[in-house]
Amino acid sequence: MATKAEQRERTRAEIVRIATRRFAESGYAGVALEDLVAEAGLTRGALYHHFGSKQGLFQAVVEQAQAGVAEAVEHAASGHDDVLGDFLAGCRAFLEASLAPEVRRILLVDGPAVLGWDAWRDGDLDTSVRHLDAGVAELADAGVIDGELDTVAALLSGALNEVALVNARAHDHERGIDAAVDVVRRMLRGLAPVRGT
Amino acid sequence: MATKAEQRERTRAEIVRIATRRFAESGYAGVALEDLVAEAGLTRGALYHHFGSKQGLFQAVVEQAQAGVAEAVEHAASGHDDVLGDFLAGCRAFLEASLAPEVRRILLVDGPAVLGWDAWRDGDLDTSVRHLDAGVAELADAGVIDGELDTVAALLSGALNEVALVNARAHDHERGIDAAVDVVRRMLRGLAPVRGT
DNA sequence: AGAAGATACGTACAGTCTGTATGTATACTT
DNA sequence: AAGTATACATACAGACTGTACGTATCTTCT
Repeated sequence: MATKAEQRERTRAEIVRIATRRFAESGYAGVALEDLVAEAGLTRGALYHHFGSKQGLFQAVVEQAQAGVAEAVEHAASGHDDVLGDFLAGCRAFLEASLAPEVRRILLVDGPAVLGWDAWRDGDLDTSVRHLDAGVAELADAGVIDGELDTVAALLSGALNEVALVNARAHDHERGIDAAVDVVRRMLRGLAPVRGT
Repeated sequence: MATKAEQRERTRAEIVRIATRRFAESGYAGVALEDLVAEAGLTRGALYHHFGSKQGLFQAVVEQAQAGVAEAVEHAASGHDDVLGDFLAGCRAFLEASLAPEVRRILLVDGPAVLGWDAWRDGDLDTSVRHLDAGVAELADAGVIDGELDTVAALLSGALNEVALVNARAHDHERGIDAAVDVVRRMLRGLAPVRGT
């Protein structure tokens, strides 16, 4: 048949795939594990063997979704010749990625509530924040902005998260993203160092 | 003894009071209703009579907490002679209020996850957003900012929420709030209308 | 003032769901 | 080829929400 490692990865991937959709559709609390594994032709035994708990499964789902977003953002936020261009492209990529329901529900809404906000921030779960921290630091290094960088990063992170959620309900998503990126650009202009320090 | 209406309000208030603390401490999912009502010397019968469901109780808790924050913000965001001063004072009041654990956990983390983000936004639950919308509109009317006001409001709302959560873990909360309000002020400066339109 | 109804609970029970303990078959190791 | 580890299935225990129903107290209407 198949090697054990193959089987393991196949099963894990399948469960994570189904779980991602279910969690996005019904939310963490609204998903019954029995249902979930039935769709894969398995029982809860398999799930508990691989993931240990419902939270363990959720965390695996989160990590995969985060990786997807991170990749898209990193890819977008490079190749421009200016730091600000990179940064804004990263913001745009994040907002594009957040159009997917699994990103919004799982990463933006349920994630911090299920795993706890502190764990969410401390662990490697909220990688978006890390990338944003780095981006803000680069902006500061390049002299585009100055100020309390931690605060700036937190404000921008929350701002992007919220606008991602709001924009998902808009009629024209692209227009909403354009508008958001534009407002971010203007906001950053307000953070420009005052000349003559 | 007591009139029926009095008894009703007493019981409801007591349950909501205890529930607020419990939800803030353990999160929505971590609270067992049996435990909760036992602290009030009641049984779950009383709870289901008054609130109908666990979500119903949570919603009552949310509404009371929201009312408290809204009052603080409204009170702070008035009396200044300039619109921008009002607005920033409101932001500051929101951040001060968010130092209370029940505001953070219940209103910022669990609320949208438990009641669903859409219901949260649609209903009268996220009143902070409404106040912020109004504040942004006033800023625009006064000529302090211009642009896509919905987008600006969403960005600011998320920004304040996130910074409230981050700042709660800082050593010096007041300094964190000062820094955040200052960054918001500068960001708004970036949204100032360009002269000569 | 007394009867009829509404209200504020308590009690008991059913259903659902997570988690764990254990069994079994198949792949891997030596 | 025998033993071990692994990938599951099965069965069971425990916790929790929600509901149906009973009861006592207050309210209202005549």
